[in-house]
Amino acid sequence: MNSAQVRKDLSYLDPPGVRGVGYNVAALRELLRRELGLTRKYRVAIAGAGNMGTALTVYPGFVESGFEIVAVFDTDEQKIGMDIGGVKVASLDSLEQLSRASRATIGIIATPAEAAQAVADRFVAAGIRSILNFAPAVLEVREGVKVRRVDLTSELQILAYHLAVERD
Amino acid sequence: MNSAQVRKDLSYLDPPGVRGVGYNVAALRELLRRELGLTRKYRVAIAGAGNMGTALTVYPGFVESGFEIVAVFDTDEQKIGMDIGGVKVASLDSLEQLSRASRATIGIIATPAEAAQAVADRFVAAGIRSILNFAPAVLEVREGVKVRRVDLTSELQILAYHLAVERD
DNA sequence: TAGATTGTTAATCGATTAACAATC
DNA sequence: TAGATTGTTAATCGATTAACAATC
Repeated sequence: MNSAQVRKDLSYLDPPGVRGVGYNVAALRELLRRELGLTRKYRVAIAGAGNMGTALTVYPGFVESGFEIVAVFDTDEQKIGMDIGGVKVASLDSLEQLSRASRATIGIIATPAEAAQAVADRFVAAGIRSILNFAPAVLEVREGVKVRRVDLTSELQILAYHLAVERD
Repeated sequence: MNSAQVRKDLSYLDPPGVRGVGYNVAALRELLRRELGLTRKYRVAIAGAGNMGTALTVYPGFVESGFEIVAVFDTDEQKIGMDIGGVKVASLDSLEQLSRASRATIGIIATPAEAAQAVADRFVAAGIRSILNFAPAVLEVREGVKVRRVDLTSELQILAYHLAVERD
């Protein structure tokens, strides 16, 4: 990536630059944050309070970046009512109701693969249009709903590929 | 992606195709698996036995894809000796020794951000050349070492971007 | 031969980069 | 004016795709 590329990309946003002088860095930073949608707060609901769901709930990076975990769901009676990083685990039965009530706009799926599609359907029914899926499953959702999959196996396979290439 | 793209890509691998007939699917599948380095087993060491490290250790997708967790490390005396999915948690002090002894080739960092760089250095010292980093930290490693970062915050930010775009 | 499908060439498309005019 | 740096145009580069020859 060179300076021409940077200038070209920035030029689409009508950046706060002055020829011969430079960019106003603070203003540029704010422009980019605004343009990338990072100036707002987002409320996140997490399905699954296992190790992965718990790790995500207490992940410090989320809060720092304006993401607030507003609900955590699980089916395990033992876990319901437990406090995880300040959030009380709720029954999966209350997913639609509580997701709506807490005005979550992003749903995270940290359930076993078998439950992932049903949870996705319920998130969508609750009005959620952005889903982050950690379960090793490919989800079908209707148009207008955005799903991102964090595919842990693929990550390792990419590293394995590089090891294989090195060896040859 | 269209058929021309697929044929073009496959053509680099001298695929088992016959004009007018088609590809030998089983042979093609094996060619791709071999070419992608997916036919070998890989031994993986995990640093950090918190929620994330535990989730990764018991993640069913890894075993299915030929990745074997051979060591898990933590600093917490309470955790050392504990069994997680058939692996005994070892002291972080033994990282180099045990990583070598277990012939791990991939290291996963699931520690707090503060510890990540030191752990990476020690994985490299133990001969590991591929690292998957879940800590919210950018790692410096010498040439020849491959680091992939799973950036959970970025994943949410990408979803947030799409929400922002929809709204406009 | 007619129909099908791969492998490859050439055309097209889009993204990157070099160059430079427009400024301060 | 000389030096610096942005914004934009045009050239270059590389990737995708259309087209078709080579087969079975």
